[in-house]
Amino acid sequence: MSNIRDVAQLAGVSVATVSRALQQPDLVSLKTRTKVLAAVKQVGYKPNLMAVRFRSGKTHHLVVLVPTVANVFFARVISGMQQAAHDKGYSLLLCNTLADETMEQSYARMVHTSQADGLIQLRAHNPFAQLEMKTGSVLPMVNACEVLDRIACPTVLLDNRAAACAMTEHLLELGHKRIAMIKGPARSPLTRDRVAGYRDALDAAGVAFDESLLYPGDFTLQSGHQAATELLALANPPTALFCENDEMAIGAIQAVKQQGLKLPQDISVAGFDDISFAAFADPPLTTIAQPAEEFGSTAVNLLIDLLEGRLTKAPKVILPFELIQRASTGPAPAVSD
Amino acid sequence: MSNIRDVAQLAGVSVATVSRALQQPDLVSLKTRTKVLAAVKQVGYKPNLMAVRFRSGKTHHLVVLVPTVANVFFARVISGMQQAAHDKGYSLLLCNTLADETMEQSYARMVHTSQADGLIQLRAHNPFAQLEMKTGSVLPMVNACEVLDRIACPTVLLDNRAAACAMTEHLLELGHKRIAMIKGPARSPLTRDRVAGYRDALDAAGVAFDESLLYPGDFTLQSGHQAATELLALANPPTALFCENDEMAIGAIQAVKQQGLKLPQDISVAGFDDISFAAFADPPLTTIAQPAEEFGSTAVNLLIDLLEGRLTKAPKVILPFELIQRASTGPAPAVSD
DNA sequence: TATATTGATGTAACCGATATCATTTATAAG
DNA sequence: CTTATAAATGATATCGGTTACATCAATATA
Repeated sequence: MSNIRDVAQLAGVSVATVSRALQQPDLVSLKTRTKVLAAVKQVGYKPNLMAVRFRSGKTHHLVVLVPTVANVFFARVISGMQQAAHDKGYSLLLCNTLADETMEQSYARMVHTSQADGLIQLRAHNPFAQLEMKTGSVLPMVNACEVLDRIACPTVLLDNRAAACAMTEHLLELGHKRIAMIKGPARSPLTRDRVAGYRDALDAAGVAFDESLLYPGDFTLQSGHQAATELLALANPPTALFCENDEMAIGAIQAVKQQGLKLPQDISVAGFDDISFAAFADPPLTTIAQPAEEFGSTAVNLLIDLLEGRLTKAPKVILPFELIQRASTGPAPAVSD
Repeated sequence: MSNIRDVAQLAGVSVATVSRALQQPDLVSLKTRTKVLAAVKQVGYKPNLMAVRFRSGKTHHLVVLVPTVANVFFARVISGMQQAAHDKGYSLLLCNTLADETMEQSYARMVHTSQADGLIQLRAHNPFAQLEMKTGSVLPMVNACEVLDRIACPTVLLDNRAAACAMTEHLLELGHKRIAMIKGPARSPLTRDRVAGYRDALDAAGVAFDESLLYPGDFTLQSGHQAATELLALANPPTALFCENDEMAIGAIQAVKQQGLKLPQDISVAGFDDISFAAFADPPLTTIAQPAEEFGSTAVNLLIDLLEGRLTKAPKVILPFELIQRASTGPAPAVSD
């Protein structure tokens, strides 16, 4: 590879002049600038970004911690991140944490070893409090999709409480009284918020909250299937299943059908996220649409703003949701008992 | 951040000794080594990898060009890549090309500007022949999932022809004679191979090939839906739809149902990839299972072998497939005409 | 004891760009 | 025609490690 010295030699100028000709053309006379550019072209010079970044101390890399890229919603978020990062000259270092804390810590350390400038995490159970204290330095971090309570950190999120409330209201309006919620892992703030929204709606409608209708899943198709199977086996089964993501809803739909029930006549199922498969489920899934790509781009832009010193406070950006009504939800069946 | 000089000063040795104590401990006396390690610990020294990599000229970054991360199969492949890369101390720079050639070129250039050591591409329509010639240097590249005919390049792939043949045979054995294929974009080698396998099976069974039963899609749910709708509108419609991926198959299933047809009694639908949603389709989808994660890990390992000079020839690794028979395929309906 | 050999450590060049400071050249003012 | 000022360019330190080479001490051999 040709370097700046080759160009300087060919153009008959110093390396400083070459650098200036490329970085601050105004400081260089037209004549030399032309010479330099010609030389650059002739030797096919491309600045060694490794060197540039080493010198500047900025890697222009962003670590992205994602629990699992296999999740369709996350895939969309990542897609949005990618686009935004590329537009601003940054690259993404993708890290599939598999929800493993050791792995998360290991990846977060990339920021401290100058492999990346900052970090974005999706669905964080574990804020990097420990890590920060240990090193003493603050980790430039942005949180997406899930709030971190304990740490003031720029965040982009949905009003999960309001969204869950809206969906629950939708089901209540259809006459459902026994609405089960297939939620996420117990400790997740995201799940906590959605459960809160669910309860808000129940309370407002004067429907009693039943702990046994709350079933923890893990956002996979299988877990939705299992949850639905167990909920339907209850002595007094629910007439509606509100799932915290579409994968679980699609899994639940299969379980419901296997029990010989018809959707939405016998039971309603609702999801969350509006992944592409939602519209192709049978019946098509009623769900909450989230602007997934926008989550990604916003998170990236927030992080870049943070890194480049344009952020004074830690903003919380709230993106809008939309309830998409499809055929998987319908009027509650007539009471039989 | 503390640097190697801080450590040297504290330990009362030269920077060279510190470096050696950490890199080649054998060259340093036990006494100094202990002193150095203590100093390292005390100041919390972490080598600046930016500097190390700049000096060595190796970034330990791998560019991954993926047409779209939103594709579930690719997401699994990426997951496998990630794991393998992490295990070997490499990181992935993820690039969502959206099948845009300019974008691909732009990302590929990252290798030439010392941002990455090598590149992996999935489903390449466009080998980087032009780019390579222009720069004169060879781009360390590995191809996954799709063969590149024109360039000798390490590749990990499926025997797509054999797999498509196997699935077609499966449908023929069920008595289907009019088997449509919802394929990928016309110019893709992957599609070409699968179509070849499809024809192999037809020829072997003495079933005439009908050009009108070949319908190009783009691997999305929507395109599967559209393809199926149009194929069913034919004067002499197919009794089986073999789709080149599961997304299109799931889209096709919906279209089929919308026509009032029953699966698999009236028509069979088969997919390719065995994504997680396949088993949760209604009816569950007969498909070809591919070891997606293994594709990813193999690709990464091939690239690292290439980069580290352990590869003399460009190997083609062929991974096994498995036909997963589920309920979406069944005996052909009795001939009515 | 003198010399060869091995082991441990230090000095400094180096990777490729950027940026400070010094220096030269061109222009403006007196 | 000087001198002051601005513009253009060059020489070089710097980022933080690694490594070739030099140096010096300790041990082995003659």
